[in-house]
Amino acid sequence: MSAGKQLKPTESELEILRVLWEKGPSTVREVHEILEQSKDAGYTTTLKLMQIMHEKGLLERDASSKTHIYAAAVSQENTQRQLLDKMIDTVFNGSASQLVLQALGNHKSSKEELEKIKQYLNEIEKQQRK
Amino acid sequence: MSAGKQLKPTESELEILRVLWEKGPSTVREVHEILEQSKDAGYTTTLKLMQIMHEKGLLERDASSKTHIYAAAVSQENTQRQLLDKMIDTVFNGSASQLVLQALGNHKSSKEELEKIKQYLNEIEKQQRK
DNA sequence: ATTTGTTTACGAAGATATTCGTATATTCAT
DNA sequence: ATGAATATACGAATATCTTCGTAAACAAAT
Repeated sequence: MSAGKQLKPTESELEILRVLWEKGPSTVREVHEILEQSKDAGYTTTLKLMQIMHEKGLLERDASSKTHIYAAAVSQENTQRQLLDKMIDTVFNGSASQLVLQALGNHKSSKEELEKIKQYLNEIEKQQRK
Repeated sequence: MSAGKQLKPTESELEILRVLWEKGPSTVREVHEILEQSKDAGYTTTLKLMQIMHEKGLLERDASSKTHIYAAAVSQENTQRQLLDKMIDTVFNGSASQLVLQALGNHKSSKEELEKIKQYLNEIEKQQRK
């Protein structure tokens, strides 16, 4: 179970991961109070989800005190890459640049962000010339 | 039902849409024979899915002859944008450029594609300067 | 006309994801 | 110690997605 590949989180699981990535290790109640702001589900629903995620290996928990502390067991970056790769594959027919054009076209990006992307492109091209 | 917003296709539905986007209007059997190559499911499974998609408004069909002809009722571009927007929102905290950097970093893109992206960036910056 | 093959229609089983009610345990204040 | 508040554990109801078995409709060939 330890070396297994990371499995794709569901929608609800992703919401919980986002809270934990942002806030760091937290109790069920803390997570639930954040989620409540944008959706309505009972406390035990959040609890159950986090228990399942723990079984799946998506979360770690410290059960030494009565109130358990949960933390993300998968990194945000890995998860982003996993989901992005899948989308490129299944939605954009494997073409990352097609996805990039769509993404840039439909969202305002700050000048700094655009500049960063351009620098990055230059680096890639420099590498390719070798 | 006609003016309703496009709803998100499921995984299986997306597979069918991809075939129809590529091949154009097709019969269930034609779609099924493509799908068979990469997954194994019975014919009636494909049929049922396409019937459901028709109910949902994802597919149109011509039932004038015995063998019905199905066609995508949603465009590839709209669907890509819809799914991409959702991913930016839920996975990349609303930052399109963060997604772009990830996408460029983990996939080989051809020189022409990279050039196209750079030109696109320049256009965006030119517009912003105004 | 009967058989054979292909199609759609329908219903329901199976799988997975989401939700919550209820029971039990623990802590803390009184 | 007792009661109130809060936690976890567990099981099950609900919803959604996927799959397929079976029946009925239709067409073509014999």
